[in-house]
Amino acid sequence: MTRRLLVTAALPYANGPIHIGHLVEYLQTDIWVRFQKLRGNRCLYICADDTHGTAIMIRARGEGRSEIELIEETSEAHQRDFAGFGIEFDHYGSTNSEENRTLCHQIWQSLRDANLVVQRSVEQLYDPEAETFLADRFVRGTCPKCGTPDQAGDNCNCGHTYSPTELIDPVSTLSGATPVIKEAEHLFVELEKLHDFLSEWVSNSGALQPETANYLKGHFLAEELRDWDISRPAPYFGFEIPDAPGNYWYVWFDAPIGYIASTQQWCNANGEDLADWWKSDDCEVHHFIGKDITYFHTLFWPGMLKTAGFSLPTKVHIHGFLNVNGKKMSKSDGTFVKAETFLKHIDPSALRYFYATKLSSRVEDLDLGVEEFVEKVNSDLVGKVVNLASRVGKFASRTGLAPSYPDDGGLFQAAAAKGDEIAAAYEEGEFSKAMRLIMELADAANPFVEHAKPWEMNKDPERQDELRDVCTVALNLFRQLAVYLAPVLPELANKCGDLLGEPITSWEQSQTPLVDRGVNKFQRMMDRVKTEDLEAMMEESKDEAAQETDAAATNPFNDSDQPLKDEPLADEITIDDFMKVDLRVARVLSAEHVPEANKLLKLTLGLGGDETRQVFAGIKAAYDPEKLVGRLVVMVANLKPRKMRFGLSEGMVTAAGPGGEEVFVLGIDDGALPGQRVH
RNA sequence: GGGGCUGUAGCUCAGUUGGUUAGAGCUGGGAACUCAUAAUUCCUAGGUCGCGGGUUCAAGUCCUGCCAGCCCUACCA
Repeated sequence: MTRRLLVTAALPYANGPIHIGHLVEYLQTDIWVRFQKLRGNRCLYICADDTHGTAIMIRARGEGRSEIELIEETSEAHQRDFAGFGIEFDHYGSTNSEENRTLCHQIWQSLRDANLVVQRSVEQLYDPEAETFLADRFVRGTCPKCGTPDQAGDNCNCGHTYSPTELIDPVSTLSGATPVIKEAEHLFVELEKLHDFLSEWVSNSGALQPETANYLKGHFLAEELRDWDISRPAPYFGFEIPDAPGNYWYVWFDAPIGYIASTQQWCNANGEDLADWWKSDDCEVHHFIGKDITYFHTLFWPGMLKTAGFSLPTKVHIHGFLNVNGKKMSKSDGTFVKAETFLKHIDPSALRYFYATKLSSRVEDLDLGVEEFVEKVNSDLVGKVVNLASRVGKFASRTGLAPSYPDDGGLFQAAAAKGDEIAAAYEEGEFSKAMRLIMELADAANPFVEHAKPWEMNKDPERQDELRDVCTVALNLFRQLAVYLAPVLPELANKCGDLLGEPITSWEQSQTPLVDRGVNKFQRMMDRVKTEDLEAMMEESKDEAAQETDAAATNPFNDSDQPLKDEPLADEITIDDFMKVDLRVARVLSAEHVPEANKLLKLTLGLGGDETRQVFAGIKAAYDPEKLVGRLVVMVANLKPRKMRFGLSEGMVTAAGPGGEEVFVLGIDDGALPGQRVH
């Protein structure tokens, strides 16, 4: 029975080029879609550029042009890159389209009608790091009544209740940042009102991998769902909220709606009805995404769809990240490879196949080992699969295929019988299993040719019929492999079709051998991947990264806007406020690891003379304790001591950066003395 | 600290509801062949199935404890 499937891959952000990390997802999706089409299902592969948000706005301004110009250029580049890897969308749109605007309005109205939107302009603690308002339970601090530290946002063990804004020394439990009191008009979606529905959907719909369902149940659904801050004040590149002038939808509102809008555009162009794809029980909706955006696609998005009466995802396929040689992609290592750069050096089929051998239905990171890549592609594809055709190609173009399929010892039948199992593996997203099964077939096929010795037949005019039979078997076994591999290697399927004069269009072609026809002149189907090519590719990637760094260095005004975006400026203070903070130069007298803490170092800081302070600092990932000893740092010296699980912390070392390994402790120029105050 | 996943030959991985001498591919060693992109074929080497307990007639497979790695989450005053 023919199924109808609407498939999406996440919308790439229109702020940068596609790289090999992105390609995991678009290739995984492309393979799955091609498989569905090969099986005869009606399947649409929908994607679009995600074009809104502050980053696009800032970048366009920096480049002195309009956002529209920027996103159009990026869209072209993205589509060119995808096409280069054989990724075939049925439609590639943009979130900055009239169709999307209309759908946003429509879905917004549904949220309004369902009474899920609230406007708040309360004084509330706001976490500048996490960029979110903090509900009571996400703030802890010292009780204003009894002085007990580390109490909940709304009440203390002493029985006193209060508002979180009354807390002394409040801390965000989300980021650890000090919350600021902020007044703003924001619109919120009260997701909690959909809690029952979401719990039910997460647990029972079958749309999520078990590990994802568990994650959501444990982290979000176990407690009250936070309101979703869905508006951003001007200036913002996006869609203005119709009933809240001066406010724009947060990019994560209109981005997933882009899936529907892009489908709408396809429908318009093809005379189809959107409802058949997004509001029909007969149509499956499949999202492929990375693990980083799980939250948006499994809570907010189903909530929006449900409320607006669209189909819920049949399945959300979540994949992990790409590592290269066991490490995160890195610009300085040359492993941060752009799609465009890859294509200059290596056949995209190689990457398609390699990813296929690595992908499963689970949320696991996958590793591209350079050695493994070369070995696997060469030995599997060139040595086994292509070789099968190559070794009889020359003979076959002379003999053609036999009138009826000869005895092959049951090889073709056995491989045909494997079809269902291979198909099931594709269907479940277990591509690595599918590839393994297919290679088993290839391993069985080559010995047939070996033992038949067609080269001997070739020399004997009496044995030309035998030779033709061997060619018929070898080429049919090859074609069978080409059909099974067609979702992964469409180019190979095309070349096989050309060779035998019948294009590969259906999975069913793997079940019946081709006979009684000519064979075209054999043409080389795939080249071996050379380690030198990979090395050259990574060299070039390294150079590109270096050039970007140079460009940034020669242009001091080209600093990224990311840090400010991550942590917006705090509210204005007076000089008196500033003077309350006593910053002092201090020398690191000792530094040691705290065994139980993952991120903390225990420091003893000297302020001159015998004056010392013990301070815990979250810089373990970035600094070696030994190398800190003797250094001068700047500390907050009059901070109220704070009892931590590991001991008392009597101050704070100043540092910048987002955290982890990216932490940079403030130093001071030579000449400063421990104990001196920073004014 | 909490949650999850993984740990099987040098490498990448299979091992179905527990059942005879634990498998494949690649790599290594030896040989054959020459149709093929130094491809292929045959033979061969190589594993206390992370470690320790337990259940069982029988455990890589189930239970439990520990160890290691990865991911998520928290601490980062």
